[in-house]
Amino acid sequence: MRRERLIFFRRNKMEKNEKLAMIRHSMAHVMAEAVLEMFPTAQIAIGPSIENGFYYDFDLPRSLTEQDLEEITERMKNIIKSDRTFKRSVVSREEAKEIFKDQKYKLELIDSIPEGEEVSLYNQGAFTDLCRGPHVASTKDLNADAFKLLSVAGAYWRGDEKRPMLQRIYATAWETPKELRLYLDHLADIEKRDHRKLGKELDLFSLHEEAGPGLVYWHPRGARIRQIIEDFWRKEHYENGYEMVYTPHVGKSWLWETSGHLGFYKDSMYPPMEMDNMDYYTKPMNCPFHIMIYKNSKKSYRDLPCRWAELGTVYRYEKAGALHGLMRVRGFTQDDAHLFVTPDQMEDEIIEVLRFSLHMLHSFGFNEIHAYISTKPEKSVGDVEKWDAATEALKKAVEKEGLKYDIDEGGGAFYGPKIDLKIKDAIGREWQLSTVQFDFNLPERFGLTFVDKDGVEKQPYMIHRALLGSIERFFGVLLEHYAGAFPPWLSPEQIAIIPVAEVANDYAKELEKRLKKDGLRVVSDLSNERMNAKIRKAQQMKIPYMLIIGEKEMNNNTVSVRYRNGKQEFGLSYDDFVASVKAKVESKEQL
RNA sequence: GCCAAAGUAGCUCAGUGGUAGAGCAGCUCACUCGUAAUGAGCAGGUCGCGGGUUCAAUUCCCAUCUUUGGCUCCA
Repeated sequence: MRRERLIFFRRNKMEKNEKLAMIRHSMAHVMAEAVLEMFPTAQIAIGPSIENGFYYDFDLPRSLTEQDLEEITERMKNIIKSDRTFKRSVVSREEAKEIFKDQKYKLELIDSIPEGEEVSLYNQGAFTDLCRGPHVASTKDLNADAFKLLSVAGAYWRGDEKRPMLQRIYATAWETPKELRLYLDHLADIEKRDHRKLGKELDLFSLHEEAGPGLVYWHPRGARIRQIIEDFWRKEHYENGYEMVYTPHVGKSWLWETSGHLGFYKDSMYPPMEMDNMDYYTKPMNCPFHIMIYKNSKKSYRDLPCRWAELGTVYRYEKAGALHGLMRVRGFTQDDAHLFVTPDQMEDEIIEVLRFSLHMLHSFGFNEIHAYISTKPEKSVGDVEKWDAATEALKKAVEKEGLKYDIDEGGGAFYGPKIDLKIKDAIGREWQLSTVQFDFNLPERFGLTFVDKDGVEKQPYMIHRALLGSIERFFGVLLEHYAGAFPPWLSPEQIAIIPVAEVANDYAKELEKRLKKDGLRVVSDLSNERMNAKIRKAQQMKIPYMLIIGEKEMNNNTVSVRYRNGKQEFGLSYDDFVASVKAKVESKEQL
């Protein structure tokens, strides 16, 4: 019964998506018509429907402004209201070329339509577009109040940076104004959760253009959260069979020549520092360093698996336009580990890494997880058998954990297959965090070996893995996931003590001392402010517990608690309060 | 890197061809307060950096750095 309903619901959802795609694509045509009204010489490129809306690319005599978007919107509304039908017609290539003889991008598109496929046009009113369709029947199927032009952006023709830069207008479109409003609310929510904004408001971190873009400064409150994350991370790693290592931040070019990074990756590395006629590079990855440790002594099969973890800070020269808050930076700390394993151990190790990954992600409150397996690309190193065995191990592990997964055929790196895990955050956005990658390249290049039972030297499998990705990015994701209201175990300050008036200051200090001794993170606000102002401040810093204390609490030796969500409790004993906070911290639950 | 927009006090932002203004934050003083902002006063800026035009530039122009939105969605 339920199953049937589910299927029905799914079918409905699919139909809805198709309908929306039709609406959006039709809207794109309407927008193109409006733009052509304003700029008769405009060259039009393509205008597909996309997630949540549509866009259209134009080559225009001048750049668009905000005012232009308003005018285009008005013109679109008029077009929609004039009730034009979308008429489909099929023409020959020659006819199509004649119709679009002034539209160079369309001409190029016509030439790219495979032989044997028909060339169709859609026409509404004065506007005809080369288009595969489908479209709604008429503009009256579009709602003039259910779309919004969002932004203008540059976009290369066909996504190729060597081709002309076009102006792309992004828009969102829905069936009803209500759906539009919900979507706009969602966008506002995203803005409110923006980690760059929260980072400033909660005094967690900063970036300084004058000191180097894309490099992160962790403030005391942010550093505290980071330290909690790292402490937890280390403890879990020791418990799960890893050893910690530390490696240098720079290394001679020999390392990067051998690893191949200087060949493939040079543009993303910080330029070399010359010393004693030798080039040194800051590290863009930790792998070669861990390999040096491996190579330091002859390894027996008895030594494997080696599981070596490091919170390794690396530097990569990301393109200027790619930098984004904490999500894309130039210096970051990978929660890296490398596993050197025998072929026999590979499968169990992968299963274990995946299990461990999920455990870590769950601990931080991410419960919806999707796996993506990427397989062998055209160009690759390593034997086919190795690729097959490794890919099989990845699949087995994912299946064993009961994860939903997609396969990206040919999407692996040239050096090995991988699994990426993406989590869904509190408002449904996906973020890639964990990655587990085989590497058939580095063991070869560095000549890694181990002596097997039969006394023969063999090559170990090498696995790179990062569970959180980078600490910076992970922190950004966490911040947006919780909208800054961290669960007590991660809160930089768990408790704010707020005396009602100065008389309670001594009691506040005493409480602070006791709570700190009990292992909790506390601040007391002894400033000359009013109680209400102090509460407001603590509330804005999203501190989960506030202890409001005055004469009553002092005389009865109790505390009154105000929770971040506004709930209040009066006259709690100290011990009861501490026990309840500790229980929350222990369980890692949100308040 | 490319297209577009932006850069003014610690933060959020206003403003002008005649060298700047608000709110919050900060500091000082008074108030000693019971669950989201007590009041008054003070202080704070080479208007991103460099050049040009001008009697005069924060304002106009050029260059540069940085930030933001994009540059993956394929007729």
